[in-house]
Amino acid sequence: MDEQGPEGRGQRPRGRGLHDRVLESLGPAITAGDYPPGTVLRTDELERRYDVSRTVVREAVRVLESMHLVESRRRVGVTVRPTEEWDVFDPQIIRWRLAGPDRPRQLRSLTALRSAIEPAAAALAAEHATPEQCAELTEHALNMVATSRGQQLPAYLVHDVAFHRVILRASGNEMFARLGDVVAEVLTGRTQHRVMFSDPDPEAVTLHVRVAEAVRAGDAEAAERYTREITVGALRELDILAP
Amino acid sequence: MDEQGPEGRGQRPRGRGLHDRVLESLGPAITAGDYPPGTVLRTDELERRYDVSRTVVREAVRVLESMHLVESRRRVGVTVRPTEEWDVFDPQIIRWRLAGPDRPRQLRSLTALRSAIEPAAAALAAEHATPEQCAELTEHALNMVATSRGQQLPAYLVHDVAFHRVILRASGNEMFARLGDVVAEVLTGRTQHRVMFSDPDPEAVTLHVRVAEAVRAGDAEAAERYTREITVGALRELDILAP
DNA sequence: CCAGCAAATAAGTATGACTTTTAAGTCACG
DNA sequence: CGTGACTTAAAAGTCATACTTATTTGCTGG
Repeated sequence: MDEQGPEGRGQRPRGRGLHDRVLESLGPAITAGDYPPGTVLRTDELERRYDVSRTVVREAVRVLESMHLVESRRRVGVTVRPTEEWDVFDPQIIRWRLAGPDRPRQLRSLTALRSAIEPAAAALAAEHATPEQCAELTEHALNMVATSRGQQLPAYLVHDVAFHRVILRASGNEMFARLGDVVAEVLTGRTQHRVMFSDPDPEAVTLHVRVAEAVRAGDAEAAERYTREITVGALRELDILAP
Repeated sequence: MDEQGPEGRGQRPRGRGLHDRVLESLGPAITAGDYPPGTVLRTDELERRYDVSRTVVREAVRVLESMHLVESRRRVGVTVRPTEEWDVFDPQIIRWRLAGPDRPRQLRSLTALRSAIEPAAAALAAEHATPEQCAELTEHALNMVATSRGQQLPAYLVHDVAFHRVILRASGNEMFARLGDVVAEVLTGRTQHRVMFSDPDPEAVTLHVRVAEAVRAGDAEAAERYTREITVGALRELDILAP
């Protein structure tokens, strides 16, 4: 191909590692559907394509394989697996799909997920939240009120995200807590699609305050109910729920 | 150490690959807490421990790293990351933890998760289920009724698991659908801890029939409510919910 | 005491030789 | 023709080694 001097290989790595570079190229390509399920990739082909050694390709393939994105078989090659088998909860896959053409569909899935989880998390938070977490919660809620009017959407978003993170963390359930990033992504994504001039729904803002109060009071039932009202709004926006 | 002849390395692989063997040993060990967060593993140490080459160790480490179980840094080694950073939704990690001393805690987390998801899934299923799926649902529900008395717990479990799988799949949400394995694991785990002579709660059985009816009728509200009653029972069993 | 340089260390990468699995093709026999 | 056993070859899997690069540690001189 192209000679590039005695140094051997071209452009310097730059990233954390070569395998990451391959992964960050192959992963998005597969999840975007550039290589439909059934497509067979051969490692030596990938070596040439990315101009890296077998070592690097194999490491990337191993990771892809652990996500059930591909399957590597002898005498066959690296086969892209059917979509239904992918580890759709893998944060990396979520990230790749959010960055690709599947973004709308992914956002809908994630919204449905968060709408199911958050009310339950709020109920648990009402029973497990520490005083510090309660304080954080009310603080964020008040800040949401303060930034809810006058085109301060970016600032509002920061507190909105923080609020929901605290709820999830305070639930005491490690799996719920892990969904903080997902919720952040959904909330941010929603804001981007909204007209930047429209302020947040005042009722939604009030609901956040109510949730904070309920959690502080240890009222699980109320915390769950108010949170559900918040998430129902999110579902309606995407027509997931019948009006 | 121990000489093993001119062949070079000992016992034949047997598994799908050497890296898997390493993974299936290291993963459980880390998730079980044998190597607490902060522990540093050096690759050449692992090479010797498992009697495999650098290549194999690195591939296993890459996978562990993609799960955020460890972090590999130059001049430092492979460090076990704090528990909060683990990808607790990774099916493999879930499996490892269910097989280890963390099993009870893991089952509680998963039960809370499923209790949050399934009612929402049932509501969506009522709107999206195909006639075939409705048929499957009623069939499994009827089979549950049939096997609910007279120490037929294993048979009952099969239909119970199948029932919940159909609900999750019929929701039309790929992420919900992916939780089928988790629910299966929780249901199975619950049965194991139960006295094998006690038949399932008759009310729970009835609720499954009601859910099937509601889904068939397209009544999302009812499907959600009945499913919630089922999962609330599961929560109470583990004292996650206040009585 | 600190800046900056030097050395040591462990992971990262490349490469070539070899092994193992297995799909696919071949051939003899019914 | 079909069928089953045998052969072949293709591709991943593994290993050993040489070399590169980043980063910590610590030393050294201002």
